[in-house]
Amino acid sequence: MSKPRFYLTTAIAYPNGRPHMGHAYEAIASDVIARFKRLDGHEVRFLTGTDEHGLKIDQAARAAGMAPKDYVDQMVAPFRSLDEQLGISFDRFIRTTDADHKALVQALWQRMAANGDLYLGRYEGWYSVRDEAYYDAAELIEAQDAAGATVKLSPQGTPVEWTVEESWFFRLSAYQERLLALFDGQPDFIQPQSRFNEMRAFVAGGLTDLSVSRTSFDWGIPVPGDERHVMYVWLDALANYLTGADGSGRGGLDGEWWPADLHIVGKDVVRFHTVYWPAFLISAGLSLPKTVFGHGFLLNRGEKMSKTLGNVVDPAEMATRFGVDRLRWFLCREVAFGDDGSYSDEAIVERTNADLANGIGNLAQRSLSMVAKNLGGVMPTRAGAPGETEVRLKEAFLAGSEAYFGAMNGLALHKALDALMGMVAAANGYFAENAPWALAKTDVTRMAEVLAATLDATRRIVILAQPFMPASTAQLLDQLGVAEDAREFSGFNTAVDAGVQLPPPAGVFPRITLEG
RNA sequence: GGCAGCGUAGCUCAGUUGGUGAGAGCGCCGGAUUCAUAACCCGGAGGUCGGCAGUUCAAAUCUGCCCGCUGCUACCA
Repeated sequence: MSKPRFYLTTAIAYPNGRPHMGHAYEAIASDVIARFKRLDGHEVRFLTGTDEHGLKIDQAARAAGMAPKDYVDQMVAPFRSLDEQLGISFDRFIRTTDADHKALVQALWQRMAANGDLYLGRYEGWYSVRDEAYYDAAELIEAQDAAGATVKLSPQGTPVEWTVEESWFFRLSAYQERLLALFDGQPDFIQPQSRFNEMRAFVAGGLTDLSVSRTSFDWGIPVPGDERHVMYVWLDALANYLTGADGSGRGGLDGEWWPADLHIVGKDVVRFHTVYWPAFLISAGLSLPKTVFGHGFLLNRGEKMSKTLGNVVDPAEMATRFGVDRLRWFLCREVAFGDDGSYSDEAIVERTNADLANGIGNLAQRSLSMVAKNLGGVMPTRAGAPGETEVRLKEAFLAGSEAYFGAMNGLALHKALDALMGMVAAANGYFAENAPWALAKTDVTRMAEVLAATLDATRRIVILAQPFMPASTAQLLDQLGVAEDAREFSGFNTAVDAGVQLPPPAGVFPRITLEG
C-alpha cells in the first residue's frame, strides 16, 4: 500500500532585500506541517523558493550596475542560507528564473490563450513602480513633496505616475460565478474563516479583467508569440507551484504532485492565491489546490517592523542568539496560527524557559538521571498492573494526543502545542505524586515502574514535538533509547524495550537569560 | 461610508444554543519537596467581562447607541 501524498508550498519570496522575520515565520510554520505529515505516514513534497522577475528587481540591478540575473543570484543566497539554518526541509528551492519554470509558464499562458481568456488591450492608469500595481485615481492620496508641490501617492504612500501601455488581459470577469461556486462548495478552500469571508465578498462584488503583461520593462518571461511583452509577475510567480509539482524537472503542466494540498501564504497575498490563481487554473483546465492558508504578520513588540522605526530584526541573528529550536518553538507556540503575533526577546526567553527548560527538558532530565543513578542507565520494566496514577496518566495522554492530532490536522499549530504542554504537566504531576526518589529507599521495584512510565510519557511527548524542534528532539530521543526507525507516529504506542542501555543524560534545553 | 471581526485577570487568550460562586497558561506571592535546569508539585492574590441604556426571573453571552482597535471593500474631497 502506497503512502498518501501531500504537497505543500510556501509563498516564494521577492529577493529585493534581506529576508526578515516574516520569511522565517512562514518557512518555519510550513516546515512544521511538512515534518508532521512525513511523521504521520505521508509522502511529502515541500516547495519553497524565490520570485525573481519584475520591475523592482530590474531597477535594483541597474542601480547596482549588475545584470538582473547576476543580481538575483547574489540576493537569493541569504534566503537559501536562512532556510538551511532554520532546518527547513524543502524538497526543492525553486527560482522563477529556472529554465523549467520559464517553459512551464509559457505553456500555461498558451493553455489560457487557447481557452479564449487572453486578449490584447490597452492599459492606462496611475502606476506605482514600487508596488508594481496600478491604482484608481480615487485610491490615491495627495501629499507635499520636498519642494512643496502637491504630488499623488499610492495608498501605500509610494509615488505613482500616469502610465499608458499595451497589455494582454485575462478575462477574470468571466470567472465570478465559478469562483463563488468553488468557495461555496469548498468552505475550507480559504483559511482561516475571516479570509474566506473577505475573499467571498470581494468576488461577489464583481471582478474586472486583469492586466497580465507589461511592455515597460523586459525582466520577465516573454509572452509566447508577442515578445514585446513580459508576463505579469503574479502570473509568473503563482505558476511556480505547478513547476514544482513536477518532480522530474521537465516543466510539464502534468506534474505528478499537482494539485497542491496546501499553499501557506501571508495574509497580504491571499487574494492572488484564492481569486486569480484558481481562475488561471480553471482557464488552463487544471485542477485546483485544496487549501490556501493565510497566516498573520509578526509584530515587534506589537509594532510593525519597518526600516523607519528601526525595529527590523534579522531572523538569522535571532536563530543564532536563541537557538533554532527555541525560535521555532516560540513562533508556533506563542502565535495563534492565522492571527498576527508579537515577539520580543523577553517573550522568547520567558516562553522557552517555561516550556522547554522547566517543562520538557526538566521532565526528561529528572527521570533519566534517576535511571542513570539508580538503575545503571538500563531501561526499566513497566508496571504489570497499572495503578490508579498510571490510569490517570494514560487517560491524560489519550486526550492530549487526540487534541494534538486534531489541532495539527486543522492547522492550529499553537493549539497542538498547548495540548502537548498539557501532557507535560500530566507527566510531571505523575512523577511528583509517586515520588520515585522516596521509593528508591523503600521499594526499588515500584520506583523502576514509575520511572518506566515517566520515560514512556516523555518519549511520547518528544515524538510529538519533533515537527517543531527537529534537532533537539533527535537528541532527546537518543537519550531515551528510541531507535531511529521508531520515531514516526506509527511507533507512538511502542515503548522502548526494557533492558536497553541508555546513554548518559545531558540537558538539552538549558535555561537562558537575556544577558547570557 | 459599507461589510466582517475584535475589545474578559500584569501578559497571551478560552468562554457551545443566555442560568449553580467568571476560567487556563505564563508572570507574581506563599507552602511543601529535593529526583531535576532555584526546576517540579500544592495553594493564593489579581478582573465593575470597553462604556451607557435596554430585553429577561437570569447576560461576558441577546438588542441599540457610543468609544477604541483590525481586516476587506467603496467613495467623496
